[in-house]
Amino acid sequence: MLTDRQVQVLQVIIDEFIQSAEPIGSRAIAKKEQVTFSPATIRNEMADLEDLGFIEKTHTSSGRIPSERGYRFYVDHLLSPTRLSESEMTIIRNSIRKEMLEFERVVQQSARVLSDLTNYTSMILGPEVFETTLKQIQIISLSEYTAVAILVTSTGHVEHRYFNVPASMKTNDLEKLVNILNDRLTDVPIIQLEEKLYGEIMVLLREHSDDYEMTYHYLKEALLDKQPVKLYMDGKTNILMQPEFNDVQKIQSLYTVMEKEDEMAHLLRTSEQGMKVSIGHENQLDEMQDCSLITTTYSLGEGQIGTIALLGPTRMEYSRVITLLNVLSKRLTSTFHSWY
Amino acid sequence: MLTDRQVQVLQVIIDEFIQSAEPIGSRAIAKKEQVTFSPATIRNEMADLEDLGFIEKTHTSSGRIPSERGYRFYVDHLLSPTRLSESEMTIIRNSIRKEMLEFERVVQQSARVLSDLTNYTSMILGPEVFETTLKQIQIISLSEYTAVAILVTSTGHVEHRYFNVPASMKTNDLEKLVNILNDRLTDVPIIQLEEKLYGEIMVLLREHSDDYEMTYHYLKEALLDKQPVKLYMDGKTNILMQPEFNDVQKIQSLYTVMEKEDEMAHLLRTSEQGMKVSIGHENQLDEMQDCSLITTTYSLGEGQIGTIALLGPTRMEYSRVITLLNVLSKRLTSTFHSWY
DNA sequence: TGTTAGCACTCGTGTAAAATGAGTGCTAAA
DNA sequence: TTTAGCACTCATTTTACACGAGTGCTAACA
Repeated sequence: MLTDRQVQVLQVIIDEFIQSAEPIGSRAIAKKEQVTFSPATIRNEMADLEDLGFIEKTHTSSGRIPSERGYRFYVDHLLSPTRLSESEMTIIRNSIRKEMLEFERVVQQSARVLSDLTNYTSMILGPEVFETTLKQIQIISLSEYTAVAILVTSTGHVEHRYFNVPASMKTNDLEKLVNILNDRLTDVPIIQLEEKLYGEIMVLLREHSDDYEMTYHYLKEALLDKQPVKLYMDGKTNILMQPEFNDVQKIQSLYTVMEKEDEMAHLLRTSEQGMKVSIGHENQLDEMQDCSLITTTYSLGEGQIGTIALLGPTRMEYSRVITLLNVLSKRLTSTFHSWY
Repeated sequence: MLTDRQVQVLQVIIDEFIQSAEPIGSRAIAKKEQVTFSPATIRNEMADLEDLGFIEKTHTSSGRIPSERGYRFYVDHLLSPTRLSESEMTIIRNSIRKEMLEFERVVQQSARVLSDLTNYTSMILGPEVFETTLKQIQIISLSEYTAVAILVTSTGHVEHRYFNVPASMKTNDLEKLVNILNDRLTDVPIIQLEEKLYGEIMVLLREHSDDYEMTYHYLKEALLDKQPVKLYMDGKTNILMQPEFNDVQKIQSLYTVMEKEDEMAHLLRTSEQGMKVSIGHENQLDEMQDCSLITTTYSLGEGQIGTIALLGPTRMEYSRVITLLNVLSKRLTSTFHSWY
């Protein structure tokens, strides 16, 4: 277990390093007013902290920097609850307003605010469709062979998919089809669509359509082709301002993995609610081992949850970032809940 | 005017430099088999070419690199029409297939192919809505106070906008409204929507709705709020592989401007059809003065044109890139035309 | 008169040695 | 237990020097 003094030294080292990105020496620590003992004493404590794995040296005679274990301890035990400044709160209030009606815009704004206020890269993941039900289907024929199906869910989410129409199908048939679909599929949970489609619709189709096999085939493609959940990112360039990324190699490998939207989305997707901090090598992706990823969830009601996240160097302003994410998560949740 | 020999030397210098990114010396040029004269002669020619501003030195005793003027001459006069290799054509054919029905997917694939085949950054701009007409409007009420309007254009493009519904408006009224709108607005060019809305609809609204002022207001917002044209980019990290971008400063300034989607879109937006090459300082944006931007247009029929572009270092494989863009432009155009 | 060989000169690059200084670990005294 | 003192380490910066690719110029050559 760490002594109080060790904790104090560790705290100063991490706080300073987060601020300066440079190794901290014993003299610098001794200068801090909260610290009452001499550099020599501090050196002894630092040697112990290093043995315990909380800090490390960059070379034999350098000052110390926090190790990942040090950050972990810091995040777990040393974070004092921070409050956002009034001006920050104002920025948040002004940019995410309840009057906004579009999910997309709210989320984009939030990502913008997050990255602007932190100078890290922000990511927001939309919800996985769990219990949303289908509210309405429209099919609009575009040409003789193509049509577009428009789906509206109970949460107001709109999607459209293009599909081929069997040659045998007339406008008339299409209308019938839409009626059948709306009749049978309204208020059906999205997840059960396939089942319903196969069970009930198939039977009805057989009665009404000349070419039910093809119709079913195309319809299935249109309705069930799950599009990947969209990931909103902002402030991708912020990470370039961090001194730890003055190496083109690093930038390249990190950016390459960040461009893979599905991989990122998968990283953020979580079933558990609440905040999660991944420091350095705790991250699954090799390319992120110099980074920390902090995620938390927001709720859209009806059991749908999404994720907001910030990606920065391991030397992150954990305290501020965590409160900021908490505030934003609450705000998003309350905005979305007010919609339904 | 340049002598044949000067042109030949210039051509070798640019070809070699595009390939190696290193200054070319007189000896290296003399080694090329097409070149029959000695290094000393070449040095004389190079001195002249430098006086004329086509090439420059990086320092007093270095080999020569092309100047922007040199590239300009190269692009204007020295490009020999290239053919794509069979494997490249196969890749293009396989990734952009006529059976694809979604604009978005076709365009995304094209951007991917472009950046993959060139190792530069590709951008594709969707069409500005010119003569598209409205095909159908649907309004679906989401809650007591909100609804979503879904617009389908003659080209099959689907858009949806959320809007507030006046408290006085009942579901019944909403249906009437949709009928009126469909009746009056179908086949109306998007551009004339506002006019029509103000002229005819307003009058009808007054008869049918208790709260026509509010309805008109909200409706206008929903229908006329033009969303910016989407810009599809791919291969943003490719530029990091170019040796001219081994400087974090440069990367940062370029990436920062690339993140501004509207600025990029504005840069690509053009009224003229055909290919355009902007070399270095010919670019409007300061951040792009080490880059070349090559754009060309594609057509969607009905007077709509979009833009495809490639962004790379000034030391670009102009010849290959230009043929590639031409091929892709044709393919996109023919794909889209086959839809209508 | 155009072309080429020869040569002195320039300047970026790479390497090695020396100087600097921030910071440490250890010892011994307080 | 704490601290002052000191030798030691090592990244960084500076300086010097050698190397070599490439040039410009001059003079000789075809």
